[in-house]
Amino acid sequence: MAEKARPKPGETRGKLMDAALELVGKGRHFASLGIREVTRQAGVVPTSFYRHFTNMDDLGLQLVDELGLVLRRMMREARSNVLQADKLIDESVAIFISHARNNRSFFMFMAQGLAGESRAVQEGIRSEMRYFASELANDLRRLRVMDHLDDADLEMTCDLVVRSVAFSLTDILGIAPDDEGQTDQVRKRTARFLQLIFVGAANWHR
Amino acid sequence: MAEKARPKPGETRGKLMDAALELVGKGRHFASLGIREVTRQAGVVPTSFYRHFTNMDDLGLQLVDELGLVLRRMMREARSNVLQADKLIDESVAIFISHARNNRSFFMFMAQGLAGESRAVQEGIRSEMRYFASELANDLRRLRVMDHLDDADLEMTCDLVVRSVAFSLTDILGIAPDDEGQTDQVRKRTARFLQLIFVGAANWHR
DNA sequence: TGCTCATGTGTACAAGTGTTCACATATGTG
DNA sequence: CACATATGTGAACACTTGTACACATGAGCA
Repeated sequence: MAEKARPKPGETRGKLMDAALELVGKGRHFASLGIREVTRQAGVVPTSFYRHFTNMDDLGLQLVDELGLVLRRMMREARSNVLQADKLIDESVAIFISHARNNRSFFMFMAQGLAGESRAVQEGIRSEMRYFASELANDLRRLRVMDHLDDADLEMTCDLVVRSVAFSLTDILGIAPDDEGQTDQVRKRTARFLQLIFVGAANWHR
Repeated sequence: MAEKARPKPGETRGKLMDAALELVGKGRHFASLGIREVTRQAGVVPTSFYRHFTNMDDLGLQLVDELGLVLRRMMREARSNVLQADKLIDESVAIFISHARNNRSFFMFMAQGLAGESRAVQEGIRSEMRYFASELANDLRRLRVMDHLDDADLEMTCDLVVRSVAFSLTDILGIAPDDEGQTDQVRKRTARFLQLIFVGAANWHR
C-alpha cells in the first residue's frame, strides 16, 4: 500500500494525482476518469483541478514522471541486491514482482498507458521502458555477461527482456494481490521466459 | 479499411459494433466510450442500443468474439503460406503485421483490452492468446521443429512468442498506417526477437 | 502595516449522460 | 389475411459533466 508521501508544496496537486491513481487501483481505466470524479475522490472542489493541470492528459503526463521515479527506485534496489550473476534472473524478477505489488496502482497505470488514448503518455511510458532496457544493458556489460554480443544485439536482448517482464504485469495485476500461489506461478514463468531469452542470447551469432 | 461486411440480421447490432471499433480506430479508448456516443456514430437512436446489448461491457465481449474470428482467419492464412520451416518466422511476422494494418481497429481494441477495465474482456483476449499459442505449438510439432522440447517447454516457448508479437502491436499501432519505413523496422525487430527466442529454444535443456 | 500572488472555494450554466416508457413499423408464421 | 414478435423511434427524466467567473484566504515581502 501507501503510494509514497508527497511534499507539502502544492498539497492539492498531490491529492489529485493520488486520487487518480487510487481510482485506477480500484480497477477503473484512466481514460475513463473525469475531472469531477478525480476531484471528488481527492476531497477537493472541481475548480481546484485547473490550478494544477490543464487537462486529464496533463495529469497523466505528470503521473508518468512519478512512475519514472518508482522505476528508478526499483532499479537501484535490484542493482544493490543482485551481487553475483548466477542468481541474477530470479532475484530481479522477485524484486520486480514485489514492487509491482507494492505500487499496484502505479503499475496498473503503466499497463493501461501503453495502449492508452493519450499519445504523449504512451510515448512517455515507452521512453521509460527504453531507458530501463539501456540501463539493463549497461549492467550486463559491467557484470561481464553476454560479453560476446555487440552493442546492437545486447540492446535488442535487453529490449526483449523488458518487454517480456512488462507483459507479465498484466498477469500479476490480474490476480488478487494476496494470492501467493498464483503470484509464485507468475514469478516462475517470467523467470523461465528470461532464461529462455538468455540461452538464446548466449548462443547468438549474427 | 473495411472491417468486414456483416450479415443482414441484426443490422443495427453490426452498425453499433462497427461504430465502436471506428471510434477506437480514431484513437479513442474503448473504456471512455459512452452508449450515446456509439449510437450517434452508428447513426442510430440511443434506445436501439439496449435491443442488442445490456452494457458497453457486453458490446466489448461480443467484439472479443469477432476478434477471435479475425485471429483465426489470420492463422489460416499463415498456415497455408508458410510452406517450409526456414522462412517460418519472416513469413509469419509479415502476415501478422499485414493483418494488423488491415484490421487496425480490431487490433487496437485488442491492445487496449489487455489492460482494460472489464475483467471479462481482459480474460477473453487473454484466452484468445492462449489458444493462439497452443495452435502454434501444434503447428511446430507438425513441422517437426523444436522436436527435442517436451510439451511444457514447447508451450512456454510459444507463449513467449505470442506475447512478444502481441507487444509489437503497440509498436505497429503507434506509427502512421502508411509509414512503410517504420513498419519495416518493426517487422525486422519483431522477427529478430523471435529468432532470439527460437535460438534459445533450440539450445534449451531443462 | 499593507500589497501581491498563489492557491482554494462556491455558484452557475449549458451540454452531455444512462435509462425508461409508450409508440411505430416491419417481417415472417399460422 | 391477421397476428405475434423483433426491431427501431421519439420524447422525457434525473443526473453528471467540463468550464467560467467572482470571491476568500493566507503567506511572503515591501
